[in-house]
Amino acid sequence: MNYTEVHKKWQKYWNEHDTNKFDPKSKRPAYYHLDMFPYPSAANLHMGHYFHYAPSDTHARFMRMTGHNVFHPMGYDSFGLPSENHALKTNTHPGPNTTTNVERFTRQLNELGGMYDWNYSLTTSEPDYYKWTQWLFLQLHKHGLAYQKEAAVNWCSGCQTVLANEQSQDGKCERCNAEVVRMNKNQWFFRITDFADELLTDLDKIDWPAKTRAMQTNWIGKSDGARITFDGIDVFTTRIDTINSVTFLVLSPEHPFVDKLTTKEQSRAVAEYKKMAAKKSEIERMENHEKTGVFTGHYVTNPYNGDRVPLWVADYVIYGYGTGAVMGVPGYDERDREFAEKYNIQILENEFVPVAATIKKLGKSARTETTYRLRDWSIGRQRYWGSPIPIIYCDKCGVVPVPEHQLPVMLPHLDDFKPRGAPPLANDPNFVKTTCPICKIPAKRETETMDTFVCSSWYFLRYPTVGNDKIAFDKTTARQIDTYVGGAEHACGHLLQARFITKFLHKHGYINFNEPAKKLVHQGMILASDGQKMSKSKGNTIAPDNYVAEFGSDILRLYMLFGFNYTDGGPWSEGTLKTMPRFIERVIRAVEQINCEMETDPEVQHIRATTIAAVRTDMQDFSFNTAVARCMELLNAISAAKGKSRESIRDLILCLAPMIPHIAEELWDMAKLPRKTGESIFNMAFPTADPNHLERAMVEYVVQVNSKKRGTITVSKDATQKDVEAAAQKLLDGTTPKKTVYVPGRLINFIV
RNA sequence: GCGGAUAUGGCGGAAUUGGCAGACGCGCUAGACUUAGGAUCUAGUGAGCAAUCGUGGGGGUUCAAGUCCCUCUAUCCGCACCA
Repeated sequence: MNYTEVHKKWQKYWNEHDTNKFDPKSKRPAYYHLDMFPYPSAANLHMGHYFHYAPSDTHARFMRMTGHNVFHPMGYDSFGLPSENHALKTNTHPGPNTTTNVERFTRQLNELGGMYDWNYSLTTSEPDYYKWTQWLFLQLHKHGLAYQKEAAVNWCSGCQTVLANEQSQDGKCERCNAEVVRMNKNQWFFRITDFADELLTDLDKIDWPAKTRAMQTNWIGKSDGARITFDGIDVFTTRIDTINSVTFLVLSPEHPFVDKLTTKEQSRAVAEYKKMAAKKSEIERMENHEKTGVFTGHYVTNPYNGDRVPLWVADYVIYGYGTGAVMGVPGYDERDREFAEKYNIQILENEFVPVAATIKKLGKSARTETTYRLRDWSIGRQRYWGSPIPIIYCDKCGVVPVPEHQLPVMLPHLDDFKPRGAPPLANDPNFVKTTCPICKIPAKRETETMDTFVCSSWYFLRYPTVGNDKIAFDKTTARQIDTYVGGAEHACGHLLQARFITKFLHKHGYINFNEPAKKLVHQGMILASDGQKMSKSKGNTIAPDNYVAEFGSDILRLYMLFGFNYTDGGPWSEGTLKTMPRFIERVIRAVEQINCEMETDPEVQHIRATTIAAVRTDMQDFSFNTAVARCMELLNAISAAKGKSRESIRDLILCLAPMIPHIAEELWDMAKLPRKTGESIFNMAFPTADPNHLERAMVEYVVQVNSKKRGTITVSKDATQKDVEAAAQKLLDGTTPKKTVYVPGRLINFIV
């Protein structure tokens, strides 16, 4: 078989006959199968893309063949830093780059054999998409969930810009190596914390991997405890039962009370300490665990026992968590002990006090409280390549949202989009200058753009409505994703944000469901043959391109399905890959040897039935490797039998179809199986197992004596326990068993 | 430190709900066909001469444990001064 010709032929055929077209009016049960969309990079699809998309497409095709109206769209997550940085590096522009990259990706995804209806595709950097991202921002703003506040950020002193955490390493900017400092900046946030509790509790209602749910649980970080007031300073603690052993109180350097201190000498020391702490980057604080602090000169009263305890400032207390103040219990808490030892603070042996009684005794100065580790989502970026934030600043009216009918706020073409501290859009007077929508006086546009993860937080809602310029999505066609496939690295980013946006939209009646995806699957990672991660710097990458050019994509797809557990991934094996054409050739040989129509061989009938049943469940469970193995078993059974029936070959081809879509179409014709004009095997039904052949006529039982195998017996499948016992007794040398364990259809165990 | 996972032949990996461990494939061994081929076909392939022993180590429950319980070890991933 000329694989590459076969691939071209059937891609053309599917194209000509609209095989991949989605019919929204179909009567079949709808099934939304979605892959996380790629960022269209300047390079070709890599092995990770292939391992993600090819097996996932197999699942989608299988669902289609089992009677579902599968909606399996594909799009591009094209805004964001990677595109922008690549353009900066190569002295090009992200706009035209995106266009060429999208074209190339689309071509390659078609070569891969993806069953995508491109009429439903979207590209997030196109105005017809980001118009609605801006609309989403306005809805959040309308409901008070998009807001501005002063907050600490990582600021690169060299590039004069805010950095994402991953861009600052060891307190240095990854690009210019300059120092990264913490500074306060007015920033846009989405109030994801409003949904903290729902995001946590609803994890139990979705079929997502345990690992992902655990990660989100940790990320949300719910703590039940109490808020206690020490002379007006609130602390949060989960261990109110240690309150009798408090020997000091600690404020984080950013705590407002720090600025209210009046004792002259002490406040100078405190101010200096605060300055020093502020300079330290977040990363430095996390990595350098040595605790530093300064005494404020103040004492506060323990509301439980009236003790006067010293008030300290220390940077091991995080302002953003709890109240930014903690009670120091060195007799119980290791960190407090370390701090107390360093600064010679009194350490009291801890004695626990009863929780309920303590809270009651404290009265007004204490109340139970729940706090979360989750923080609001910072979405403003001082960068060019993103969706402009649809906000106007008017001297008279203040912060004014852009009216919906004025959307999109177009991202202008800038030749110079280098980040220099101020957002690049601020350099474009034509963009900045506008009029206030309310009072019509001259006003200025917001020049920050949105985090690219805002684009991806809602894109799955857009697909069914692509092309509609009147609405973002429609309550009646917006669908919850049935199965969502993508990388585990998005567990606490994209996947949490998508859940947040879904919950927000549901709460306010925009959509009818409150979770984005019923079921989530993470593909594993393909490693180099030495078990290392593939990376350009190690020079151990393997590109799909050569294999696709040599064999077409089906062979590569089949190898990916067969050679790995999909959710685990594993090391590349050239040997196993090369084996795949051999399997196909064996199928072709069987096809060529067809010599009868109906299957009469009982063994083949049995294997055929069990194969179909097993492949059905395996495909549903993403257990592709065993599904392929089952097909191999069926082929082995067919090959071993004298008669090669068209009937059995037909079922084999249909079972294989989702795994080798192009080759299967060709095999279908080779086997001279019937096809209406323009029909595809993907319009046909997946075979069903014949219930009459799921069991063999004769069943083998293992006979055990004292749980050790003594032999096997073959009896009719209808044999009763008595029959089996009678047949098995022969292996017992006449002794009478004390006890008999009988497992129908499997074994009989005599205890003597 | 906290959380999640993983550990099975020479290799990738299978084992419904506790019921013949090693499916399927690679590799390997022998043979067949071949005027040498990394092709195809047939047979074999966990270890051991055997009885037996074997799913990271050690305990336990059970007629029966890769699977359930306890415990330890190693590796991977995520979070981490979260009060």
